[in-house]
Amino acid sequence: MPELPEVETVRRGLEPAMEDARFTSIEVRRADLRFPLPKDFVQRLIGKTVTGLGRRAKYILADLSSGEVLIMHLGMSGSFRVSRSNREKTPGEFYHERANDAKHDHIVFEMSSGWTLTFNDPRRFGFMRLVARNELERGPLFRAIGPEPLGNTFDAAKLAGACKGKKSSLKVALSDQKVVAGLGNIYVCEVLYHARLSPKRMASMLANNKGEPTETAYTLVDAIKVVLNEAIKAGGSSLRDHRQTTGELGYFQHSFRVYDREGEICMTPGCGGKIRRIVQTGRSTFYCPVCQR
DNA sequence: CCGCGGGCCTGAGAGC
DNA sequence: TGCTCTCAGGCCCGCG
Repeated sequence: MPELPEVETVRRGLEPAMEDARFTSIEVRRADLRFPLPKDFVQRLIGKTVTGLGRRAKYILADLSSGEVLIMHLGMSGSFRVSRSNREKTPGEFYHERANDAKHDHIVFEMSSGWTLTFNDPRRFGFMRLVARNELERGPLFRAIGPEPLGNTFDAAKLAGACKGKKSSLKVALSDQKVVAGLGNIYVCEVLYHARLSPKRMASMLANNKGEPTETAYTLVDAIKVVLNEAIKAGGSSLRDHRQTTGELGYFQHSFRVYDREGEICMTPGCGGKIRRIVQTGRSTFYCPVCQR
């Protein structure tokens, strides 16, 4: 599912097609995404140049020459297809594996770079929005969002500060975008496995009674950075392979160590535990009850 | 303010 | 084979 590493991979895939390019044509086939597109969506984009393509949490941000930012969110099932414009396409050309998918092509951008970007999202949990650059940070989407886990400002003290006094578990706290941005259900499980921490531990144990980070907080921050960086690295290679075959830029299946492995033997050498699935605030958690304590 | 649970949406997979 | 049911999860919102 598109969590931070997948979103970052998509951003990198879009960059050569979008950066320094103008929107030459825009087709909106469905405007009723998670949130409806603004009525003047096309008008505000057409002819504008993308001056830079960034990411914050799970949002892809295209800076525009107009001073606005195009915010793109993939939701649960969103992806982009990148293809050459000005070329006759056989209907269904890119869909040799999932013949019916064209019906979920909701937005088509043609860029002056010669690339066409097609936003596909079967479940329509994704959305796009336009916001003035200088209002982005204060806006409803980013106002309350926590630090970027791979940025310099995210460290054990930050994490401890955000978790001190929390009544929830580590699993639930790490899933909270206000605590740290970009982790979702899958990577929270993977991070806790890497840190050898039980998802049921209380988040408040990341801070001592003076609010300072505990040893566990350092371990956890390290695990977050390692797991995310590895996933992004894996995405980079998978991105190239994927582009060659279908042109589709979405999320892809990493090989996860605990996620969706209920009943399998733990991959930690010599552990021998059996991966368990529990439900925390309505979401599946996968962990090894032997080596995650 | 905080934590929790429901809802949005569709496709995949299980079970009968 | 085909129907129905459940589940998946990012994020918002309303409830207690």
